[in-house]
Amino acid sequence: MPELPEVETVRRSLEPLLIGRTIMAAHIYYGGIIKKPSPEEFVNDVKGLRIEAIGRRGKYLLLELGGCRTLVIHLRMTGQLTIVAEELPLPAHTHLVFVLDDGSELRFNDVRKFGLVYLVSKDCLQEAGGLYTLGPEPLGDSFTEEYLKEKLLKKKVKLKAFLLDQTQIAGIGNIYADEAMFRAGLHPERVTASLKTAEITRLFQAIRSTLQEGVDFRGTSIRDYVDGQGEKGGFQDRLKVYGRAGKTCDCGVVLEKKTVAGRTTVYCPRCQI
DNA sequence: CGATTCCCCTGATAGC
DNA sequence: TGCTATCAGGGGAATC
Repeated sequence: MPELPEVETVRRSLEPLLIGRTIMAAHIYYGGIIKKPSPEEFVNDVKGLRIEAIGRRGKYLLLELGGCRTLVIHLRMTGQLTIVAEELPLPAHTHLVFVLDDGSELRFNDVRKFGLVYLVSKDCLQEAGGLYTLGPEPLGDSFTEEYLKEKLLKKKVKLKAFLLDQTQIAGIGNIYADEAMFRAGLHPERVTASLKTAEITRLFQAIRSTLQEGVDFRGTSIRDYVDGQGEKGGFQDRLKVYGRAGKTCDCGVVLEKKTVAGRTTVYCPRCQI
């Protein structure tokens, strides 16, 4: 479940190996993940372009190519983007391969086929799905406590739903939403407009610290997640609630599981009020 | 406006 | 042993 910390870790791990490489060819094995343009145009258009930079916005990876083109990639749940030597065999579920000019390949592997790939002009990023409507980067300067407070108070949704809404804040998914709410001591079903100033301050700090630690520990590897060089992350050992339903909280109480906003949610009924 | 459901897909797991 | 039902989950769309 690549969320902001995982996608950022992929970005950083790919960067030194990809910058300056030229895409010699692209091979599509499952066209369903290519959303724009058609598979034929995609293969034709991407050929010969140089990879100039790798950025990230929320959970989207942005490969800036020559010719003012941008390759927009979303890993969704089980997507993996890795660089390997071209002679290594293709594993199952490899849907897209970019042959590079140094004997390596950039491969997109995705068991569930939920991943998304767009090739668009640099000045037409709005053509790439939800990329255009993303809220601010939670680890960036535009995400402030004032912004968070304003958005929370004007809505009456459950806190969990708010945190998962990519148009409010970019990059938070199920893992980091649950962990941030635990750190803030807030119940996932709290109505956003009811939050007090002190609670919002705690939430703001919790969102920042949880995501920053996620990045520092190179992401959470529960099942499929690996970085661009196939390495697992380390944050899974630091999870306090996610995936721990039925186990005990540090306070001694058993952690509960409940579906909130359509997602499995784990929380401590004592620590999170 | 907000909540819920469906859908895309396949592997793991539980139940029979 | 082998089958089938269920679940997980990002996020957009449709529905209530």
